[in-house]
Amino acid sequence: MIRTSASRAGGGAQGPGVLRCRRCCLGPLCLPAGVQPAEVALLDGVVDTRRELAEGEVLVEEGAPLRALWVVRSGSLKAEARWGPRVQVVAFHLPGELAGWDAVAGGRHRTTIRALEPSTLCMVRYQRLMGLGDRIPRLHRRLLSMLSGAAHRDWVVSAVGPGVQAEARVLAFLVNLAERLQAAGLSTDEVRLGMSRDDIASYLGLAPETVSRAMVRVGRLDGLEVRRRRVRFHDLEALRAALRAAAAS
Amino acid sequence: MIRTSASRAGGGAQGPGVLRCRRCCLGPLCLPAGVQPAEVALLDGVVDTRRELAEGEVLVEEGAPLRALWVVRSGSLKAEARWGPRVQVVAFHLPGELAGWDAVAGGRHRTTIRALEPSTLCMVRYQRLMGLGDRIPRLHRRLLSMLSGAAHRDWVVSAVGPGVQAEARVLAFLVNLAERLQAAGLSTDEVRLGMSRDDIASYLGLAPETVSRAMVRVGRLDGLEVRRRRVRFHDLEALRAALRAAAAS
DNA sequence: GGCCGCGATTGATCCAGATCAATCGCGGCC
DNA sequence: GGCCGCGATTGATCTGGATCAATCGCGGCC
Repeated sequence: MIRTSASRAGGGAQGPGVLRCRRCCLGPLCLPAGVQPAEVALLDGVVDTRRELAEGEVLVEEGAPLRALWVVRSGSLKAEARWGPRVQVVAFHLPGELAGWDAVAGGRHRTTIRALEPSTLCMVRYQRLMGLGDRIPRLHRRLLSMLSGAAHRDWVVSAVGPGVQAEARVLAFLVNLAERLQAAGLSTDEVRLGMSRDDIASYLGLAPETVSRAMVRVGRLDGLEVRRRRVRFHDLEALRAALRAAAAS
Repeated sequence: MIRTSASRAGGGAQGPGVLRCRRCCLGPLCLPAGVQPAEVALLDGVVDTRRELAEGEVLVEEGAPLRALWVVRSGSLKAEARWGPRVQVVAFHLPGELAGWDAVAGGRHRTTIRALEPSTLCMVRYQRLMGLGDRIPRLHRRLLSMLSGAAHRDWVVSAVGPGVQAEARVLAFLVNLAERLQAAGLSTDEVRLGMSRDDIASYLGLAPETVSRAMVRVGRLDGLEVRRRRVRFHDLEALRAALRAAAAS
């Protein structure tokens, strides 16, 4: 994504290792939300690493034991599942979102998570988070809420089943993306997609060529411009209306 | 489903309102798992209703505020989402599974949940559960795990994207179903599907006729018999192998 | 600035699955 | 037991999107 919150989060001269949850602008979206300020300081003992990923770098491999969860601070990730030899993108993770939640039940990651572009993450040590949560129940509650939200997001568009026209699915994907970026406080005026057409195609269960054609067509809608990986959302409400209309057909 | 745990759970003369978590055979799959026996008794103050649903009865409507979560004790449910006027089945809930988790973030249910057949549920009052969880951290942990598991289950097959042959998708659905029934301690020798072909079609994003044809074809595989809503799993491992082979193509 | 390579777009053809249209047959009811 | 109705199956046709196949064009590199 072109604009990320990384620059806002750090506050100038701080190096990446120095940032504290207390000062992080993502706080209201993240674990600190609803937690007492005094307790937020304790989170820094849990969120002990600010991890940076290069484009294409793997964060965690399917099957790896659960050691941490992550929150995206800038950039974007994709989660891939293997079905025998076939690999499918099953989720994208955007700034402010929780990644790795599928390992909480079972203790093993069930997807391989990979950076789509240079990205920064907060790594939340799972055992320590649980320990702290036992002392600060609101933290457990907050994690429950984040997990529910993350799961629902990851789930909702991939479930916009087929049966719906390819064009409607691509539009749903874009609208969902814009809503999530806005939820993270990012501008949607000019978005640079971190994911390739292949990634989107895999995620939506379409051929890349079909995604490409659909992108061209939805780009002709009022309120949206698409040129390759650059997307401008001019009128999100109009797009939602177009989506409802498309779903009706 | 033909066999449910209801008969095992109650233990004879008990009426449905009398059953306690302590004696429930679903305990190891449910909230009590990992919670101290003495504390499990407290759960009875939270799980205060044993709800029965008739076939087709709505448990909760999309948009309703979060007041409770549910665990299926017998029978089965479907969760539907609306996309404009289109309604799509986005999840099935089987015995031992958590329903309603998508409301935890946001405080409103995002799907309409409906019984596929006469079903019994445990209703877990959310506020009380949170209150109890604050005192018994293991309960929060357990709920986190259940939520992660439920979300992953609900997500995983609907994400077995298209692009995969219809037959493979139907097979994936059936294998997933069998695995989930086994996880609940139920026999898969003779299963009666609670869901219609239309439900399955909606869930998988296929036409009902396509599901029907695919069912006939997968029913010819060794290790599986399908006749209308009756399914016999003779050799689940063989089916998994067939599924891997199908995914490869 | 010009060259290069990869991802995106565009075009032509083909086919899996949608759609339309009858039956079929199980389960419930009289 | 026989009748009835709905969901499942089966069949015929049609089409949206997959597939195969070139180009295009942006960004990076020399």
